[in-house]
Amino acid sequence: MAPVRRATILHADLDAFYASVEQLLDPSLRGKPIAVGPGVVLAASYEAKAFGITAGMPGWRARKLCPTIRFADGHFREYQRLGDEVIEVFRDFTPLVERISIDEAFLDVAGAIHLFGSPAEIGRAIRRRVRTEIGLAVSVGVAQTKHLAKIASQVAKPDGLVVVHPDREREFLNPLPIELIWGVGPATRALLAAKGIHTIGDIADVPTSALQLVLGQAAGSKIGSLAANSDPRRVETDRRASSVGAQSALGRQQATPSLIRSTFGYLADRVASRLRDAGRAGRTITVRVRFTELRSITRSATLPVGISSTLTIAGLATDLAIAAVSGPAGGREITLLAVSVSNLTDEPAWQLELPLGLGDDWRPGSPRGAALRAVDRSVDAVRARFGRDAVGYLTAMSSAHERVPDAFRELAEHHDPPR
DNA sequence: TCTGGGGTCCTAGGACCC
DNA sequence: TCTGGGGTCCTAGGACCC
Repeated sequence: MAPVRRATILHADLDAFYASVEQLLDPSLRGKPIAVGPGVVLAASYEAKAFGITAGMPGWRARKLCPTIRFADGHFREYQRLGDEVIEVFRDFTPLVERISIDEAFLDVAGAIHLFGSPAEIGRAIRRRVRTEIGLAVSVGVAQTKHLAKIASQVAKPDGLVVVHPDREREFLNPLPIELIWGVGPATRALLAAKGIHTIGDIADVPTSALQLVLGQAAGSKIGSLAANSDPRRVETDRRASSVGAQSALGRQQATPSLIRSTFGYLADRVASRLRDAGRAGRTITVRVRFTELRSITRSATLPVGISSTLTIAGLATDLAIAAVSGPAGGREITLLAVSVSNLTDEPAWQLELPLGLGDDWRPGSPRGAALRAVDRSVDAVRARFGRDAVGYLTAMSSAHERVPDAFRELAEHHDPPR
């Protein structure tokens, strides 16, 4: 693949997105330190970030750092709506838009230059339109590769535009801290710091083979390729989800079979109906059990066929989790249960659908598969007409899964909708 | 007195096959 | 008379991202 010596990849990233929307919706919040919360800081305004408040921080700590901080309730449907509108602005400039989350996307504008001007001019036009038409600040990075464009947009924040010319890349990268590299978090940063590596420029002195010894093969060559500026990834417009999952925080509770059964009844309902909506099924089911002190274990099973039946997923998840907590881990308190379905296939193998348990006889063509399909179809049909809450599965209808607003769950589900 | 929910990708070891 | 090498798939755990 011959390198194209032209910076035509844009990375556009909305600034402090959730918090900025809150300030947009409620003018009394503008210019003030606010967070979307309250239990956990989902997003912080720039005024709050100045106090050292970051996303993911516990609410009590944020209040300690900034006693006057105001917490806003999340308006999740508004986030989705405004995020969609911004993406539509991007699409006015090029069809080559790869949305990677609710508030950021890559654009390849190589084919748009003759219509709209240079990539830098397109970046400026995008920023202007998002500001005037929607009322939000979006930062834009322009470079030759996706990786570099993403770094540039980080440097551009807040509310800026940074263009990295192909022959100035080293000069741009060298002084930057390594944690600006996508995929370098606290653990990798600590490993590299122990070797005296703090900036991206420091990496240039280290052979890729040595990086791979410290970080593993993939991470090492990824960082090495950044140094060598050979990032071949193209902007992809049709990315599909490769797994579908759901989780529920439980506080602290004894891991009783009935708690596990009812929680997975609820979670499997969410996962399975999303799979069926997308016309997909999955062969691997993975369960995660989190204990206190954030320690967690996972258990998984891979089946010969894909499944998407609510009761099958609920049954398998329950079996896996009960087995996982009844060994040496028995009797401990748990704080979270999660289930995810991966190894996705396009066609749900209805005629091969399984009975309920791992230990059961689940040869293809069982009459039970047909029965499960009929149950799901009925539930899906009623919900399509009367709404999600009109009907449910018995195990899913009990108890305390309401601590997190469903709107937030639905928002997360729409980040990267499977098609 | 360590918090929410939804994801992606990588690694190491083992089973199994040729 | 148990030894070589390569590949694929699966499981469990971990790092990281939004």
